[in-house]
Amino acid sequence: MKPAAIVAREEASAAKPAYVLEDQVGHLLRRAHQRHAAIFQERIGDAQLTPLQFAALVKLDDLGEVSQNELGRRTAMDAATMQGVIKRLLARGLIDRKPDPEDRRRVVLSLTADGRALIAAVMPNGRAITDETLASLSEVERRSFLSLLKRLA
Amino acid sequence: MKPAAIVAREEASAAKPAYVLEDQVGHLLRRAHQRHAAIFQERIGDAQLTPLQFAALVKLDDLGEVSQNELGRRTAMDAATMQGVIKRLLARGLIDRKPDPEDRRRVVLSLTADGRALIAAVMPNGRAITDETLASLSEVERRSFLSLLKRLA
DNA sequence: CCCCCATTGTTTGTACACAAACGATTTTCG
DNA sequence: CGAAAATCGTTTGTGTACAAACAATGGGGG
Repeated sequence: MKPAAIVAREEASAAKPAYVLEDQVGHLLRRAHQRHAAIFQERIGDAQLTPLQFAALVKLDDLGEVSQNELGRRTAMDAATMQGVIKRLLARGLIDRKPDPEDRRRVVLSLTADGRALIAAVMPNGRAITDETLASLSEVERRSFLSLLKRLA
Repeated sequence: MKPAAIVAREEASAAKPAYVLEDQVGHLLRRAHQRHAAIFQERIGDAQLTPLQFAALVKLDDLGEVSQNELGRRTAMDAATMQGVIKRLLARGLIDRKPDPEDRRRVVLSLTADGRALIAAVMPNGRAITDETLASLSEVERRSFLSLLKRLA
């Protein structure tokens, strides 16, 4: 005969049809994101540069000049988060800020020479980070995973 | 003839073989995680309960009694983060804390009756959140996605 | 033309996330 | 046994993340 504790546990799992934390999308997304952030920090090659700061620089490099809110939308950051990111990039002299002459609410952002140099230098590391994050998947699996992930995001 | 700005842009994209932010795993993981968090907040049914707090309660329900660090490992939170989560759950009277008689460094955590009641009440919502997060994928795609995601995390 | 409404950027407050350093224990191993 | 190493929980500091409220500006529609 089984000990009471075991019986109780089995009854419990029978009553609750098993909500296994480790199998939930949310938990897995969080852990995968954590792991990526760790790889990023280790490999980006600039100890101060965070994923969001990198994303902002990349987008700024693509777009040339944008307003702060527009850059936020393009990088999926809300206005309050953008505040902090921009403040730190300004403090490091990687971006420029000037008022928009056509809309006095707006501020126009652009890369400085330092910003352009930094983004050019670390871009290859960005690719390496993506590769290492996906290292456990085959080429076919990567494509499949990314396409599914894109549909979730 | 094309304007100089267009030519410059084309040369730029030729020189940099396209690092498209929107296609990077890190960015997609971050956005998917954001979306999940939004769905969680909207659907969990308790405005104060966060994903991490929910995870801690679920694990505590599974395990019965655990030390704080052990619970952190089981839910993928570091000790400093656990601090805050535990503090808030204690403040709401959802968990109990007592010293471990066998190891005076440790603190033993467990659910209170309120904690057990809350977790039982919101568990179905947890399932609904998982479903809604994956709503854009077919059954086969979900299984495939989760299995790949698990290998990344 | 002017009032209503939307947008832009800022601030405040709460909650993760983690590095680093800390005192108090417990374990390990020479 | 006793010193070194590991573990436990805490604190501090920096950086996302987002809600909510705000002042300033811009764009219509009546």
